[in-house]
Amino acid sequence: MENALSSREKRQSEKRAAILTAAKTLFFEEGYGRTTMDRVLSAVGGSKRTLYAHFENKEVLFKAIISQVSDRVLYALTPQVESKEFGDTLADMGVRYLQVMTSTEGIALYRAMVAEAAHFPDLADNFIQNGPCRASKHLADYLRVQSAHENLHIADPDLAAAQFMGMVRGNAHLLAVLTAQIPSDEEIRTIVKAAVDSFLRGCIAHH
Amino acid sequence: MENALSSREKRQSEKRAAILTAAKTLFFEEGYGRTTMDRVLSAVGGSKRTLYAHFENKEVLFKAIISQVSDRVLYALTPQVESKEFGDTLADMGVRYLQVMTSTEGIALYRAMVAEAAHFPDLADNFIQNGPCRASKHLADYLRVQSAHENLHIADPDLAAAQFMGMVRGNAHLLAVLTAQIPSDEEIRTIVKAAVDSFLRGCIAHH
DNA sequence: TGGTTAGGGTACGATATCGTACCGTAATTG
DNA sequence: CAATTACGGTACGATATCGTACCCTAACCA
Repeated sequence: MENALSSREKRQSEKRAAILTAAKTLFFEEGYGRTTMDRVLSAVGGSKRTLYAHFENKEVLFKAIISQVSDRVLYALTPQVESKEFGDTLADMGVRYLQVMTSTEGIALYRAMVAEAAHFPDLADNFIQNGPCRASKHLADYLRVQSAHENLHIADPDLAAAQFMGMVRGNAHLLAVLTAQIPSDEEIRTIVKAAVDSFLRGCIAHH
Repeated sequence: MENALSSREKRQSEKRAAILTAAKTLFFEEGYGRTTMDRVLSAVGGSKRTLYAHFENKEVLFKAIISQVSDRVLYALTPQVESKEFGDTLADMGVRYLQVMTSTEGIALYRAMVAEAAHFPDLADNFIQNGPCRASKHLADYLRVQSAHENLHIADPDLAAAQFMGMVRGNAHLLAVLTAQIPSDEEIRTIVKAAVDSFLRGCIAHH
């Protein structure tokens, strides 16, 4: 029963969660610099004593938010390795990837990382390692396996994976990041389908 | 002789330029929020009166810097339309594009845009329109022309252009933006060459 | 039931930053 | 040469922000 939360502990964790969600909105909408602890406070309600009891200072609060969102969002990048056809698997990975990268939280996270990478290098490293690079490596591993089984010639799986992910991002990610125009699921499927087609033609050139 | 600068005007424009270059370094290294006018001042030397005589306030100074750098950097994206072979032209455009996008100033500009897009939407619009989107459109136009002349079947030149640019950016741009690891010219050429190869195979599938 | 704990409300100190004001100097121009 | 102009130095006002301190209430636990 060690997981049973006492009433106190429950209260505490709820407060902590409330602070995190309120602060997350502010940090993502206004950025680190323009978000003030006083505004966080008025958003979540309560006293400064409580806020600083949960989070030592502004940086700690920011890091906690980024870590939380990063873990949750990047977890969604983990590909489902079902035994499908090559092209379908590619498409699934592409759709999943682009959906995450252009989701509201994905964009907010990316923006925060780009903006604050220089001042929070550990967060940026974690993001890129567990985010785009991990997805790319998963794909590369899959390509390595497939290029042994199937009649594919993929000279450099890592580079091929980066190419595919790049095609999938295309201009959609740029646009989403810079103008907040997030693509619909329809658009995502169209983009990914085209990327898969091009990729397959590029790979199976010499069968 | 209307372009002849008087001594006064020359002095003035030199001071303005000095402020811009000094402030540019700070804004790009520290970001908008963490850059203070006092630090700009101590970097460029001189008095506040002079600083504010040239730039009404911090936002105006920031916009002036971004506009200046944006114009200069994005101008380098203009493709040289020499009459080369299809693949060579693609490679030239790709190398030029990736070099600009991963140059020190290109990265700094991109970071600033992503970080401040929400608060300076006009700057972000200008950046994306005259930057990545313009390069993509140039390529699309070129593809349209070529697909009429050569034996190419490019169903959607705009999408194909976005795919090519995406492949060229690949992971290199992500890495450069998030960890300041800028690729060497060698790496750039390798990446672009691979992208061109894949692109050609993807396009000339059904000759 | 009495003690402990989480939290609320608010005032406050220290600092920092934006932008202005004031005064003096050097250079340029008519 | 006198007047205008750009500039340098610095003090200052207004505001804002981080984080702390103090006092009080309500919930919870033994």
